[in-house]
Amino acid sequence: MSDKPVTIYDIAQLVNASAATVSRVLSNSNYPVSSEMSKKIKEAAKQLNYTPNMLGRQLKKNNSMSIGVIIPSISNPFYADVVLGIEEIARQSGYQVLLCNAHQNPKLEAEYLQTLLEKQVKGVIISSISQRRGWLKPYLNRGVSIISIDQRIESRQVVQIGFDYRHGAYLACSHLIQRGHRRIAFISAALNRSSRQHIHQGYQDAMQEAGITPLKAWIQISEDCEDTKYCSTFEFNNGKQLAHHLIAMPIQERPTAILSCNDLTAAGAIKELKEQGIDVPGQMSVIGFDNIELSEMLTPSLTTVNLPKYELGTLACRTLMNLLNGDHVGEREMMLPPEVIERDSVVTRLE
Amino acid sequence: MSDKPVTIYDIAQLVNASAATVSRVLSNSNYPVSSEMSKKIKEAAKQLNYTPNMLGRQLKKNNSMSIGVIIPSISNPFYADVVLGIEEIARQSGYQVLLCNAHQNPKLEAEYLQTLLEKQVKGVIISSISQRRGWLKPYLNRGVSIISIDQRIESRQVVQIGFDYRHGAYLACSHLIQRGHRRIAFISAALNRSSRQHIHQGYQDAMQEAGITPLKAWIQISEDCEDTKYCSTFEFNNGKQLAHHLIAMPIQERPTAILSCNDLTAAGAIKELKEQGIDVPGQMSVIGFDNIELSEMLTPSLTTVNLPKYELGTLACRTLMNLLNGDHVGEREMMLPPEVIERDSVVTRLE
DNA sequence: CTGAAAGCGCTAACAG
DNA sequence: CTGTTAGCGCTTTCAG
Repeated sequence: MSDKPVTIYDIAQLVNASAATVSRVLSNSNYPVSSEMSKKIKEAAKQLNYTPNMLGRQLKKNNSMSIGVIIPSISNPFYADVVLGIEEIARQSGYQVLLCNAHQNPKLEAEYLQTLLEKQVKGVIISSISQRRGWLKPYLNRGVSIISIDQRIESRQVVQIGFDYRHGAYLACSHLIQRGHRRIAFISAALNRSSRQHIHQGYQDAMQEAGITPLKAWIQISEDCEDTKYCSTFEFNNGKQLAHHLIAMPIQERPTAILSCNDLTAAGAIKELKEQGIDVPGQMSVIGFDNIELSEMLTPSLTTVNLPKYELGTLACRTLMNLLNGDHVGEREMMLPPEVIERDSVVTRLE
Repeated sequence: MSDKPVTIYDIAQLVNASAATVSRVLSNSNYPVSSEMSKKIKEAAKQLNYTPNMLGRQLKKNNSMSIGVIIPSISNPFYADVVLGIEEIARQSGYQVLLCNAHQNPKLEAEYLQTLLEKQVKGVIISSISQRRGWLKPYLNRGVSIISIDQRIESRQVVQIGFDYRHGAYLACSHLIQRGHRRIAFISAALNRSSRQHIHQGYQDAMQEAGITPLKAWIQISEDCEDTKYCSTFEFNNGKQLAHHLIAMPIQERPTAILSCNDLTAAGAIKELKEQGIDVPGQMSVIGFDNIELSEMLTPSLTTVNLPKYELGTLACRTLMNLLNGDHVGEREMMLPPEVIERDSVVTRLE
């Protein structure tokens, strides 16, 4: 059934030309070939059902036309959007994306990076969770272009593209303050990622600016548990638990609003509050972070901070393409602006 | 900085051996090489920071060690889970996954398939939306192994792995009937996919078995609109709209329960019902389909039909690996069993 | 046990 | 405009 795959030599033979000429025609080289010959070759290719073997071309040209993407997990809707953006640009530029889910595991990250290099990718977009300084050094020295997205990496050599988490949290918290809230809680998973640290900072900044000193108990940050794999459910349950702590507080000290480090955690908090008979937003306002699609499906729909995730993907990929083309890349650090999206989970407090 | 990449020849030179010997050592061939030589070579490789060029190996061995995956969109959480399963098995088997988002576009599907073949994948896992019979024929004839997941394809030559949607819907509908519901609505996007057709069938079967003839108005199926790209929001809004039609019915005819073709649509329906002051599940029970993570985050949390998505991914990939190894693959059609997950959106009707 | 040589499919000088 | 030739990095006969 399936004979030997047809190569340019088969075509060359059929039309009495050399492989070189066939190659010139079929690889859209701008080398001059008579239009007559060209036509014959194209027809023969079609007739033989020729499919070029890119491995051959790529080996010769030393250019794999693929880029690598390493993210914590594609089942995180946040990254799904980013990847969509990356893939769109990559496809337009003729590149293939090699996607790797590193499951928050630094070892897997390194392993994947190695594999990608062996596959001859010239560029990698990575959202690394690894805190180990300089672990990318040896790879950079081999001439790979690396773009770090979302999570900041300690390195001056890689282009960094992310969101201004601090400012986003600042906006969110200010949003609450403007609406009359003063007892504002902050809930988050462990601050073991730069994004969460910055969100925390933005919260502190906004509070300080308003002259509010948050009570210790308003700041609920859960324990670091390295071993758990990421999943939405984890974040959600985390939110439930942290909200539970909050409502255990005496009513005079209890916050009237919650700023959450992400929408999933906010969703958990809302669920817990409702289960405990606390009206959202009537008795407690909640603001999220990320603006994943879930947020408008909740009841009440979630006021949150939008991060342009798809745009992060396109920008990262476009920047990488520029790097690969040797074009000059302007900034080594780019920040995409967050923005508060008003929905129904925040209410103005009259007092 | 980045000199010419180091090859086996560089290593051979360094240790006074031939490239052949180096290759035998570094590619873990079981060809006999003196342990002394072997050690020297390994050390030299490490010292030179050697990274094998897989393009060379793969061209020679005619084996790209990668598989293709074509899905509608990674931003559909359903597929995110499936892909996670595929990738896990692929990685374990040393394969790389080339992921392609076809955006419900048959043209893109074909284009991607072509690209994958050029990249020399020997196998493809595809969830094709294309209704065109036999479009895969020409590819199959070239000896590619194709596994169709989730959506059925009209072809006897491809292995099909999916869910028993009909049975799932039958279970869901029966679940409602057992709880005293008789006026049961079915809401769905256009039945332009085999999955939705089967769900519809399962609904009909369960109703018939219970001796209930559904009113026309209970069956709300939205218009086909080919051009809209898939996104969660679309399904959600669809649910809102269809639920809206339902509550416009005179109260005596109005259903007491809704079976939705997926969780997203169910979420939209619930939202609309609540906005219209109809209590869920008090006045209207809702059952979903898919069991995406969203379903337990809603209020009330959604009773739904679980589909083992991750397992679909692992099974599909394992089966593909077997095909590629030439091992015998048992069934040409496999169905994974759905199962009702009871949560809080369905209530027993006393009457 | 080791090496020389051929060649996977394709492209790019170079020569005609 | 076309063909010849060499070679990308690697594996694999086939001889030693």
